[in-house]
Amino acid sequence: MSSANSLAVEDLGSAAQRDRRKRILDATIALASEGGFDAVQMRGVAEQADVALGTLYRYFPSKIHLLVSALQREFERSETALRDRPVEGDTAADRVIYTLKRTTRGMQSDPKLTEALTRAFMFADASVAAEIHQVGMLLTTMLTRAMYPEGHDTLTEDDVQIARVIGDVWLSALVGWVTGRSTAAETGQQIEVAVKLLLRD
Amino acid sequence: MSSANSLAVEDLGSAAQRDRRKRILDATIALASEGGFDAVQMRGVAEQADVALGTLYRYFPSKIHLLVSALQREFERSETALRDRPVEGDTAADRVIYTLKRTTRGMQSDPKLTEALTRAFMFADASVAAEIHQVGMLLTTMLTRAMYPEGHDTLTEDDVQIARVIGDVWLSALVGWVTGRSTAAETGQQIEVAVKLLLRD
DNA sequence: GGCCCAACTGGAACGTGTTCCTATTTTAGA
DNA sequence: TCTAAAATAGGAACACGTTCCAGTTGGGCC
Repeated sequence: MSSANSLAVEDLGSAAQRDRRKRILDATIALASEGGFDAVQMRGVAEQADVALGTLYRYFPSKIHLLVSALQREFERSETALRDRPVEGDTAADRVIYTLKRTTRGMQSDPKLTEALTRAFMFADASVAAEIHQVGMLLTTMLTRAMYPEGHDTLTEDDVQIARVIGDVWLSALVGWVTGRSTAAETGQQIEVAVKLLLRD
Repeated sequence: MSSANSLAVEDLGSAAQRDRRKRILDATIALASEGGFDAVQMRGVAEQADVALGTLYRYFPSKIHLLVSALQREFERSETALRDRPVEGDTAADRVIYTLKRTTRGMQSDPKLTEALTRAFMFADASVAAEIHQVGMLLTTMLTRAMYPEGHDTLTEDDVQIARVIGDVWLSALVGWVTGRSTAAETGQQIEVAVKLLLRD
């Protein structure tokens, strides 16, 4: 730990370190947004973030870690942004569809960035398990909250499993869109079909 | 077309070309089976298949194409092997679960190979759309046949959509297993949950 | 058989992710 | 304030996917 009296789970280090980390992730997002996965080149990220290549690797041990961490930060942002906004819809299915379509639309508005982040996420191997798990938890949280907007404190195992299945379908649909196998409309359609099937009660 | 009287959709070329292609895919499978995605190195594949590097690239324009083509061949094999075997189960859900678990078990018995093929599949971009689409069709076919074993000739759009959703969940579960995020047991569990939810009638 | 063109070989070369090393700067603690 | 340790800068070096090229081979056609 950097400070002896910190109890935080995540130790983000000194202000300078937090700043470097932020600059690196900002550069990553900027480059990804411009040219997608291939345009995120480690030398370029280092240069744009004004750090040395070795420093970049000290903060993020691989390009995949870097991109998945960027995804995590973006996802956290949009998740908290969504948190205190009322979710439209009378049924759980409607609310989940609303939430997912909203999120999907957000991602589709920056296709290159989405391509970069999604491909990194899907390509990640076991060494990125921790970051991947974080993102998965965020997604599940987002979905269960859409299912039970008023703080349902007795989430059953079934609820979580359904949320996870929906998350899986959403990811697959997103991959299909990113790789050009399906259009934005089809992506929305797929999600709607799956959610309606899974949340019909 | 290489022969004037061939009506086959796929033109596989001369016997020598078919042989080279087979040797290349065999080498790919062998290397992947030993060491996974990273162990499939283009120079190594070329050497083991006894072709020049340039020839390898003439047959498969990238490592991803190569691995997805290998996946396609393996999948075709196991799909035809499954075709004339009776599928156990009284309900559609049971039969689909049986089919998927059987396939999953087969893949889990060769983890390195599965890791290589799955990661290539998920990393593929638009240029591999054709091969990816083939695999997707095979999967859907396999699933709809499990749903309707006795040649249901009126497959509705709904049936196909359900099959696709199940396929998506299966892929996500497989990715989770490959990346060490979930155990084999959890993978089976996830599939079972999803199928039961989607095929309860 | 001889010719021709496409395919193949062998290998050099290039780009980018990753590793490594040394000198310099910053930070934490006495 | 001074010192030791940690972090950073700057850049060379290496690995592997990919491209490219000059020379050779093989298969179809006259």
